[in-house]
Amino acid sequence: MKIAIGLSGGVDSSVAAALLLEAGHEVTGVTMKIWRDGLYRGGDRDGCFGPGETDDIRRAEALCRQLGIAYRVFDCADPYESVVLDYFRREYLAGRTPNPCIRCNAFMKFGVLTELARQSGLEFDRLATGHYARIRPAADGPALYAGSDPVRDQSYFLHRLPRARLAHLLFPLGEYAKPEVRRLAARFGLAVKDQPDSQDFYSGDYTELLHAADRPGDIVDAAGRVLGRHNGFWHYTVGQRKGLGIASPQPLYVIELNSCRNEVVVGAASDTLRRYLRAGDPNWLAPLPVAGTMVSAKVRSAGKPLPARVLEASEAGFRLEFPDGVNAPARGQSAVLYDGGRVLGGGVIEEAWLNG
RNA sequence: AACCCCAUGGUGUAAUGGUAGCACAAAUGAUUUUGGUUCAUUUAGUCGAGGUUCGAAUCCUUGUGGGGUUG
Repeated sequence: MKIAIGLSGGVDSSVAAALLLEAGHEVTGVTMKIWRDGLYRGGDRDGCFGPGETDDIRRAEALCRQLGIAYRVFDCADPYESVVLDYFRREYLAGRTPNPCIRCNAFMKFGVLTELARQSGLEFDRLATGHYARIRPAADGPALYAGSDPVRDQSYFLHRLPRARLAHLLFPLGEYAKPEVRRLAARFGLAVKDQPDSQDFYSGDYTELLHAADRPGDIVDAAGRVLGRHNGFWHYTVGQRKGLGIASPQPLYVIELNSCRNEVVVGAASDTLRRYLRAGDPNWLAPLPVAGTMVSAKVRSAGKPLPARVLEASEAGFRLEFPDGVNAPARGQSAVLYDGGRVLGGGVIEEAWLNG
């Protein structure tokens, strides 16, 4: 089979490419170029969006040379600016917390990149990536499943892919655990076998991307008492503990961003607890769950899925009840629903509250 | 003006003559393909000056800075 594999220059996508080749496929490496020098400062860390991209591409190129496969780089900087960065700015400045990776996966890696590759004349039957997730057949068609290693599972980031795309994807690492992938990298003799794991969204301070002048305001408690000052609510996110600079008997957490009043509202850890949430702009990868169904839900990529009851689900959104509660769901983040290991779909959190 | 109370890391507090401890904050690291969370480590203090004592955050004198009562 002809396969295009998205390469990041990291261990995971490299091993995925080697596995596909070993399985006898005809493989071509592809990479999105999204960084533009001069427009942003970047930083020292490793990140998807940052000046380190040049090195990432060099490593991916070297990998393809070693494997003896073709390699293509596609300039996606313009669409990335409008699809990811504009969204990122808009959300933060509206007092919400965006998830750029979800957006990037849905519209860039599995959207723009695929189209540009096809337009360039590259022929392939499947697009593959090094994500820890699985595509498996279900009664209603191909379905997205969590990776078999619950620690590394990345299905949360993939829930927004168009359902029709699932049939054309491959995730070669879906059955592996990270240590196994590292061993495979060594076995394949890949130069990237000792590359560090983590890869942030942005290599610098994310607030640099917002182009927002500081706007000082109050940090208040639920009763409205002023406890401290901030330089712009977009420097914070619901559930955040560090960086408030306020000494108190108990650690304080952000419980709300009030963009209208330019206030950051803080409280005790217990004040972040919510029992209900409403999500909009859903993407469904399975038949709509029936009201009353118990599912597992994740409101952030890390952390275990929580039991949740679907109160209502439609093409417009859904509402959930968490019998055991959920800590600090943030507006703008995604709630993703699972039935066992299967991703049913997800949506963007609009609102969360404690008492029905 | 007189009298009383108080003064301990950046903040809030323990330690009634015997190793200055805790919480929060901050910094660093680990974890993590968002933001965050969590975990570990570190930084940092007895208001100044004298005195008593083997030994003072603690007792005495005084200065300084807060708070209160009286007129």
